[in-house]
Amino acid sequence: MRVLAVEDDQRIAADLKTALEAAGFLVETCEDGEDAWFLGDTESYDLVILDLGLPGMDGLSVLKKWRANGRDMPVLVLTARGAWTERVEGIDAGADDYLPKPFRMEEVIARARALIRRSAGRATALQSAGELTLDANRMSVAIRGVPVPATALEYRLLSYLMLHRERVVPPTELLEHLYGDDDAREANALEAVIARLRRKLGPGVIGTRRGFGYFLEGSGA
Amino acid sequence: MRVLAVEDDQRIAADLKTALEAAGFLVETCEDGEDAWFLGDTESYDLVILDLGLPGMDGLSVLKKWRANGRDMPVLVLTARGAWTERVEGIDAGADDYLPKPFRMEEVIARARALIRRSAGRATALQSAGELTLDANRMSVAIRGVPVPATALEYRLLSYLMLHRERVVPPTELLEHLYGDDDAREANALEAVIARLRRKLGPGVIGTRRGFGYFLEGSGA
DNA sequence: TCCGACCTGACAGGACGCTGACAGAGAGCG
DNA sequence: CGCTCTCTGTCAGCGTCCTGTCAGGTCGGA
Repeated sequence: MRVLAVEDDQRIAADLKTALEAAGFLVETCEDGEDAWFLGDTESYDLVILDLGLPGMDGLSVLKKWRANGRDMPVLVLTARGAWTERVEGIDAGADDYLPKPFRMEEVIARARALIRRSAGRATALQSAGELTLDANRMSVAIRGVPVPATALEYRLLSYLMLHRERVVPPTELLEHLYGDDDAREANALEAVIARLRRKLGPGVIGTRRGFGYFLEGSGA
Repeated sequence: MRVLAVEDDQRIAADLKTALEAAGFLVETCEDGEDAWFLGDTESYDLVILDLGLPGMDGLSVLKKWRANGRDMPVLVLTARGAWTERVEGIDAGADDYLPKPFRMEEVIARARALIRRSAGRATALQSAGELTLDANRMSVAIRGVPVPATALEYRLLSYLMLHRERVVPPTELLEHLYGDDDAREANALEAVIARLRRKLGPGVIGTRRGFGYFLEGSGA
């Protein structure tokens, strides 16, 4: 899961990054409204966390421009305490949720997870496809109920496939969401991760559609 | 849009009903946990607004039981001020959003709209012509509902014919679309692909109009 | 009947994806 | 600070499946 955190206070930004990464997200940060707009418009994120008070371009304007361009990733807005009119404005501008400052990191994590789940139309933290089950709270993986140790990278991969379980996910898209654009890896890195996961999970969990990409077996068709 | 508001404080419940109805929703209210569980489990709502402090059955338990039964309508949870652990619990139990009391009615409306907007969508990318069905999500092909293994190239060919099912597609156009201009193949390459496909799909799926091109049978052409 | 358009089976080269080995980076720890 | 252990990207090699080509065969129209 790839997250963009837009926050000009460097201390808060660093805390966000740490907490989100500990929760298994791939985090990119950005401190400026113009940069944020550009990144959100050109890159593909599963979630954006957006501070409203920004240098460069105001957060609300950034959000409105994204929505006007048809970008529909979930956006979690950070507002100053008590500025509830700002919150309503934010939601009307297309935000999916807001959080008043100061906030607990636990809350950010919980809301981030909820937003990502909801953007896929699912409700609970426990998700399964076939014999595979992911627990977003514990970042744990189980096959037929038996826990399987998985590294952070492996979990990210599985959780992205789970989020898009109804379709075949192209390797380029997986690479982008696992690593981000800045440090691209060779396609083979992905194959290596898949191979290691398959060894752990056994056959019949991760499927390949040659020429198209990967998918979770037993999830619909 | 049909909304269930679960709230034991009658004054708040009335305010909610008024505000939501003014915003164009069809609102039903309920003051008791047991009733709420029954209604949410048997009726179909576009949104549920759920107070956590309830007589009868606790709001969190109601929510969990709904989710356990596979009910996945969006749920907006109302929590006491400052009880952020409760909020995190609520979200983990499957809530899609929460709102701390006291709240402004404008906020409820805005969030209700956002939640319903989010939960919409989700289209299946199925296309069919005659007895042939293509699933753009799974990149899969089925004939009379029976899945047929198809390679990437074969799928691309079928999907192009499907896109232009109302007309006969000339071989030159198919070649161009399948391979691009740069590396052209002999016309026979296309014929080979068609032949392999016909063997898999059986007769009466891909038609030939001698001297003009190919088309999908049973699709008006 | 003749010709060109199209079909088909066989085949080989190659693209694609999988795997095991290896090493560098980083975290944890004494 | 140095050691160890885990994680993970890279590389090389391998097997499998795909697919273009070729050499015929078949069909349809004039």
